[in-house]
Amino acid sequence: MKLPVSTEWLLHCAASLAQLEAGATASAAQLAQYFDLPAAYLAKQLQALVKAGALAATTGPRGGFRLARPASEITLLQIVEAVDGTSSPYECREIRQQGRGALSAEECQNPCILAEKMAEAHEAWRNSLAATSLAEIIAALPPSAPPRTRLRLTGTS
Amino acid sequence: MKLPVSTEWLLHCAASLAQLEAGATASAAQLAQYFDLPAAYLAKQLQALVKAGALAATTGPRGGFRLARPASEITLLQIVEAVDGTSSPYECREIRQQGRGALSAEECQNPCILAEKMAEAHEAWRNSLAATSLAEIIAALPPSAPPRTRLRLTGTS
DNA sequence: GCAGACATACTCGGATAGAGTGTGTCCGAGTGGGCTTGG
DNA sequence: CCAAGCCCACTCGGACACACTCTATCCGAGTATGTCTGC
Repeated sequence: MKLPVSTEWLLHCAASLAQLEAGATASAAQLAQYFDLPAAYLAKQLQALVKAGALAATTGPRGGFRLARPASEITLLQIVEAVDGTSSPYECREIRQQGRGALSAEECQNPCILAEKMAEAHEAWRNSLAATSLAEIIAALPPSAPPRTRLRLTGTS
Repeated sequence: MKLPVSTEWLLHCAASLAQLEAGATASAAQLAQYFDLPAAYLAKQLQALVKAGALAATTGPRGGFRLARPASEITLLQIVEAVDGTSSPYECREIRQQGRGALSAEECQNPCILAEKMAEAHEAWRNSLAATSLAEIIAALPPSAPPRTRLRLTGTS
């Protein structure tokens, strides 16, 4: 079970975008320079966040990415699931219905207990991530961070 | 983020072994037939559970696998981590220290908030899985299940 | 001085190659049981 | 009839190919800007 490396990239990118002034944008190239990441691949992953509705992209000069919604309404879960998908890491393939010990269809009307327990664990993980928004992440940073980020990321204080 | 397919296999195998009488064993070939799985690969994965201390293996005729400890002391977490490893799915590579926006070493003495939040979510997942033991899984099955499993798995009622 | 049209440079978006991990398979070492044989 | 020794079949354990996803890269379509020209 392993999350893509780009998960960390996008979490940090989203947190940085949340520190910009309302309406301001940062391009994929700027974000890549800010974290020393491969620009082309980062741009591809940022598209995933756009499709998920977390970011908005504008093309053309002075364009780039910005948050599509207030930072308080974007949770860590939305970002993570935009990158990695929403499917559960445990996929029940109903092996209890196969082989010599196969159970009849009647006995399988109630779902497999093991699958239920794994789903519960996944829900606990999701709830934990959904409990934190980008706004809370920003609030935990020192007050000097946002101006510094704006300066080094976009060049405008 | 995806768990190996063998995770489901080993959860069901462990649950089946827990239904055997104390001291009884089932071979990898029997378990593979019982669930219609590739025997060789299943055997390889069962070794992981032996190394993790969840199962015990005996060689030679009439040998096979059995639980290494009482079913009440084997949690789902131990099985899952034996297959997939204990490392967190989110690996913080400290990109905040790289690139144009690199923070100084002093500012990074306290760990990255994003990494902390991701670690919290992973702990929530682990706690959820650690809360359920194999004994509780067996207890949730209908009373007719254990004899049936013993019969179809090992041939002995 | 002003408005409109144009060329431009910058942006995102999708389609295309390469590496690492999980998946599947095979064969060899070790061991307990069952048979044979001798007493 | 009993016991000891031997052979064997069955078990696990580790070493070897294949496939799929993540990683990385490139080039093309589209657009807001800035400039130039004509009125």
